[in-house]
Amino acid sequence: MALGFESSDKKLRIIRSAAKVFAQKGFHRAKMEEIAQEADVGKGTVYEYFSSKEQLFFEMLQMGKNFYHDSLTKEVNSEVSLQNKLKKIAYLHLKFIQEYKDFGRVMMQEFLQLGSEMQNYFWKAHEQEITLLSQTFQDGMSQGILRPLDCKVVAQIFHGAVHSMGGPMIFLDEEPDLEQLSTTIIEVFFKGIAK
Amino acid sequence: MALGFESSDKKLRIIRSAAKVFAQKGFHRAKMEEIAQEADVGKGTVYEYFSSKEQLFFEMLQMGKNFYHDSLTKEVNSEVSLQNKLKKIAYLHLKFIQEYKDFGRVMMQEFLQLGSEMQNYFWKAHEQEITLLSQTFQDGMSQGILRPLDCKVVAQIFHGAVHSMGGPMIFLDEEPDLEQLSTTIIEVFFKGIAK
Amino acid sequence: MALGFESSDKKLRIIRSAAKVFAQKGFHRAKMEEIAQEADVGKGTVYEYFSSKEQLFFEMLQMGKNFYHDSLTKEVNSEVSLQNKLKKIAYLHLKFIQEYKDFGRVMMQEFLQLGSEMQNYFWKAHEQEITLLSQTFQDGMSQGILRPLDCKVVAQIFHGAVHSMGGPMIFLDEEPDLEQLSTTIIEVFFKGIAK
Amino acid sequence: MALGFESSDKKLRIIRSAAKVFAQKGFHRAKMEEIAQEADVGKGTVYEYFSSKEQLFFEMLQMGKNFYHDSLTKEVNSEVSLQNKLKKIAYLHLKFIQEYKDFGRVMMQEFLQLGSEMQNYFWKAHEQEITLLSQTFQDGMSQGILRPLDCKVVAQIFHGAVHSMGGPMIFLDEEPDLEQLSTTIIEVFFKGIAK
DNA sequence: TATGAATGAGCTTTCATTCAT
DNA sequence: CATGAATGAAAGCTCATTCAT
Repeated sequence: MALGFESSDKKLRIIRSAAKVFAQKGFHRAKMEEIAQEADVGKGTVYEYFSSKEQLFFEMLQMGKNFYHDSLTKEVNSEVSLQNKLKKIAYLHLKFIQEYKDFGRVMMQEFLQLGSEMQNYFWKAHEQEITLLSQTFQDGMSQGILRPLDCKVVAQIFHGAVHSMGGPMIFLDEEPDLEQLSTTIIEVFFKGIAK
Repeated sequence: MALGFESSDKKLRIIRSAAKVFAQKGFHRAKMEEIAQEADVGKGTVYEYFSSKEQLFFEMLQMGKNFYHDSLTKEVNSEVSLQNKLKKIAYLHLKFIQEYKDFGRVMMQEFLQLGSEMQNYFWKAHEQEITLLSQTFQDGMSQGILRPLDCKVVAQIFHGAVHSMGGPMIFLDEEPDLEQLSTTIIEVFFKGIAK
Repeated sequence: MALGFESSDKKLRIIRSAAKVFAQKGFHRAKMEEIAQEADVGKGTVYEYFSSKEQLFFEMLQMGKNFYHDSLTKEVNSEVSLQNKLKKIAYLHLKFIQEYKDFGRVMMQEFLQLGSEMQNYFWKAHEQEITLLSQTFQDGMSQGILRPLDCKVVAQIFHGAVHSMGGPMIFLDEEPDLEQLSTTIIEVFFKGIAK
Repeated sequence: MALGFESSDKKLRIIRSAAKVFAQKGFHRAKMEEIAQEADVGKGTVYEYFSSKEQLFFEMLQMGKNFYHDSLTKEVNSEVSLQNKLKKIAYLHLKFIQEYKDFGRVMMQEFLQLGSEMQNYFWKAHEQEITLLSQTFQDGMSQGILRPLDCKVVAQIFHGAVHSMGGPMIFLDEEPDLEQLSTTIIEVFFKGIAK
């Protein structure tokens, strides 16, 4: 697995290894030694690049988040129809989860382990994401495409709806057809379930 | 906090205490000693009732899950309109999260700590829940109230949409008006966001 | 070796063991594990009684110091002639060093390892000792037995003179006749070396 | 601080740096890296000149000792009166301590950290010093200036008396008038304290 | 049944030392 | 000669679990 970014640089090798091991074992069960071995470096070397286990965990999450965030932002700023844009966002989100399952698992369930300062960092990042979505919906309403609704709530519903598909993918190893899945989500989301 | 179930029985006292301590510290940082103290029993006594820390954690989650599940099932089997039923489900879910914040936090983010056997148990429980919802939607479609859609996906979307509201409540201490919030969710869910 | 106080109490066993191991290896080379083994308890048990290695070191020194201090004080308050009193003090000091060589070694050379707070504690104790001696000399001057001199400096000279004999005993395993040695010291100290 | 010997030579720079760092932190807390930095050389360079941390420590102490020893020997071989000679020795000893406080601290309390072979080296050096003093006293006795006493014991008492003044200077930062202090010491030492 | 003193496996982190450049 | 990135042995401390009482 690991995070797309290929590189021979040692720091990156360690982060990739960390992603893998943290994903398999969770924060506390993961041993620095195993991370080091996986990265094919000595235990001490890890500490040359990261001051502590927590710091390594943090930077690993950060890198993944940035990677995801960048592709999201690019999509939001693209010039396609609202519906296509949202569909693409849903697709990318699920694609990311499918591709980086291990990372997703950690991100979803382990960041409570971080000190509250770092937790805060990621909640702010999440808020930003919601805001980004929010504005997209706001645009839709201004243009008269969407009904007038509480943008932020809508954004949160959207995010939750998409994100909730990740659970079975991650934990039950389901591999749904993402193209079709995102189409359905958008369908439901735009037209509702009522006849 | 603790989980509604009042009892003077020692085992329950320990579970309640466990819920409190696990919620505050997470699985790994929680100490058996603190749980014992909080329950006002000796450390050894905990092991009379639970074979290990993990087992205690598991049973604690299980009890919370059952508590939640029962109220959900009751609602699903009630004889109100589909829309009101779903609204009530959303409301109950959010109410549960609001009431048992600490428990919710653990449930959402710590169960990865469990061995995969026990993790499995909860995923099955979650699947059951989704199936329960699924059937509700299926009924709606059979009755011609809802458009024909993939029931399971709809159920998942619904669950995800509702559940996603829990994050800010748990982690940012937001206390939204649940009555209104569930109304909005249902609104969006039935009619869609498109004009 | 160990410190006179016989006891089957576990805390004391650990302190005695600590005295032995710290003496042989010095503070940093001493391993908690070895101390535990020597005391015939588990590693964790040591931490039941002492919060840290440093704390154990501190309490060990403290106990030795008290043991020594008590016998010194008793002598100072006895009703013998000044000369005999000082001779007894010298004798006791050297006797203590001879008997508890290992402890003496640590006390003389390792307490720098302590945090400054604890270092302070022992310097104050040492000052007290000097003050105690000082008063004895003051009495002698008041009674006209001694020449008028700076009491504190005299006390320090006396202490240093006696104490300096400890080096060879501790580090070169010399075992001089303490009776005679203390007689000589007092002799020199009272009458001077000049003809 | 550092030890008087000015030089631009790299080895000396390292020793001077070592003296500083060892003095501040003690043997075990001192890091080779910090010593290297302070000497403005690379970490590996230190190992070009010294085979190990212990060796560096040893050579550093050795240099300090020689520096002290030389000035002492010069004084012992000078042609002044016995009393003045001893006074000068006391004065030089205390002066050295006052000037090189940090070094004194290490010398007094850290050399236990050395392997026993190196410890031995310094005890022999100390014995030499005592012997040197011993001979001075022997001369005094031969000349009929001093009472017939055990020379070695007298030398040890003298050394201890003088040295004991160092404690407060080093650890309590006292800065006594050394001229007066050494006069008092000699006074007491020659005439005794008795009336 | 209830207890808590005792235990020791297991983990993070440090830092002297090496060696390729 | 000089360097500093890389290393891994070593040690303090924690805490789930046991068991004698």
